[in-house]
This record gives sequence, structure tokens and C-alpha cells, in this order.
Amino acid sequence: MPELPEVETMRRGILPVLGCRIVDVCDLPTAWKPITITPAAAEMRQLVRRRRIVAVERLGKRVLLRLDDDGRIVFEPRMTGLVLLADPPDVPHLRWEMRLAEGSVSRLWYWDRRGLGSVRWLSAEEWPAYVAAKKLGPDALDISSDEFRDRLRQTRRPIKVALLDQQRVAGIGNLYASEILHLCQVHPQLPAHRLSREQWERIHTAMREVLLEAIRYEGSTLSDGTYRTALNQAGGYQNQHRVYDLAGELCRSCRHGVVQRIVQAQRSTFFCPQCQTRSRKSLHRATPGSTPK
DNA sequence: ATTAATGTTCAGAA
DNA sequence: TTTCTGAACATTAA
Repeated sequence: MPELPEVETMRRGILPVLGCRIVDVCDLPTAWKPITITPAAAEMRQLVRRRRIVAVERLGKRVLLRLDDDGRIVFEPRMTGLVLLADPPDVPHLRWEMRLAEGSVSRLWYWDRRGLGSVRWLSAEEWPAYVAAKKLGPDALDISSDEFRDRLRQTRRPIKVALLDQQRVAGIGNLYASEILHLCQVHPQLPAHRLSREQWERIHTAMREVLLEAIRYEGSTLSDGTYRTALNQAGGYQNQHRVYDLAGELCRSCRHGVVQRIVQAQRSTFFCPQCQTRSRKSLHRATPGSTPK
């Protein structure tokens, strides 16, 4: 479940590898099916040994190490992957190791409990082709309001489902989609192609606010505790959630509605039926007594 | 003790 | 073309 804020926190957490030289990389043996690591160990080793790490980047939910030959090592954590500099949660789920020199850290690990994630090396030429093949959209923190609207309004799917489409905008996952729509008071079931310009503006603003605030708190560590920072610390944004996993609780914004859980595209959506209106009209801020029942 | 729920992406079906 | 479903996987709660 690492989404943009969690992956950005990983990126920032491993910044100490900037400028380091790669000594070696190796797959770590695990009791279960190996994760996707390409190219295979021997070839990967040849390709990255002695290369220097010149940038630590992120696109959507992926972390990238750019090397001095413009090749890239790409981590895609999917559900339970972590990029770590120290103190792995356990040893059995360590999947891959990089040894480093000429800097302040000597090891970087990829850890993945469920093993759905991957580690890849892509040449300078392969990287843009990879992004094109995946049809990855612009990063949620880079996209302009106009492009955001242009890309998202071209579907009849519910806005909540559209926000999860990484080909339209990259980085939003199930948790933050609910939080974003709650902040801007847009009903999650509204078809994307029917939203007003004003609503698009509000969603774009809320998207930036929620993601940036979640990064400030170093992401959300849910009750399963899987997500950790690069130094194996829990994030803090789970305590700031307004609707996610809070079904049945009184809405913290309007103090009127009860948070609902519905299912859209086989995923949980949480929202407040009182303040997330189905109307396209602009917001009339809830005034005391104006909304009986 | 078996079953359901969890969450991201992709292949394949409707 | 677009949208929907199921599989991949491991762990925990019911």
C-alpha cells in the first residue's frame, strides 16, 4: 500500500546514498517464490558495479536510483515493498542487497513481505520506453490543474476510481483517493466526465494539500504495520485520516455526518455523505442549523 | 479451522 | 474502446 507519500518518504530516507559508488548487488535467498528482479543477478551485477549514484528520484509509486551512466535502478514496492538503509523489520523477507562505498552508508536493501514488488535495472534508453509502455501519467505533485482536468475528465467512471488510474495521474492509491475527495467535498461516485471546472480546481488543490501533508508526516502506517520509513520507523499520517478506515465515526469536518464505507471497483471507499455533496454547485460552507437531520 | 479482507497491477473477458 | 473480473501473494481477523 505504499502510495505517493510513502514512496516519497522512502526516496527522502535513502538520500544518503547520493554520491555513493555501487560495490556490488545481490539477490538474497528467501524461503518462498523469488520476486521479480531484472536483469538476472549476474547481469545486473555487471551493469551496476562501480557506477556512482547521481540522483534519487521518484515517479508515482516508484523510487529510482539514477547512475552516472544514466542507467536507472527502479524499485516498485507495490503492496508491501520497502527500500531500507537500516534495521529491516525481519530478515526472511529481505529480497535484495546493494553494497556501497565512498559515502555515509554502506548498504541498501529491498524488503518485501508479500513479494509482489520488483527491482529492475533499465538503461538510459530503456527508461522512457518503460514509462511509455506502462503509459504512466504525470506525477500527482507535478501535474498542472489544467492537465489534471484534461486527463481525468475523459472517463465516465466514478471520480474515486479515476483517481486510482496510474495512466491518468501517477501516485494516488486507495487511501489517499478517499482523503482527497473528502477534503474538497466531492462525492466519490460522481462520474468524472460530469464534474464542473470548479470541482476540478478543488480536487487538484486538495490532492496537493493531502499528499504534501502526508509527506510531512512521513506517510501512513496502517494497523498491519507493514509500511516503514527507510530507517524502519512508522509514519504518522494515519492519525490525521479524516475518513479512511473510519466507517461509522462522526465526520471530523462537519460533525454531522457519519462516515460511510462503500465498495467501488472492488475497493473500499470512505466518505461523509453530509459534506461530500453530489451537486456540481459551489460549496456552501455548512452553517450551524442550516442542515437539519 | 477454514474463510474473508486487504491493496496494486495486469491479463483477459465482457 | 471501455469497463470489469480474477490472479498474483502473505498475513491477520473473524
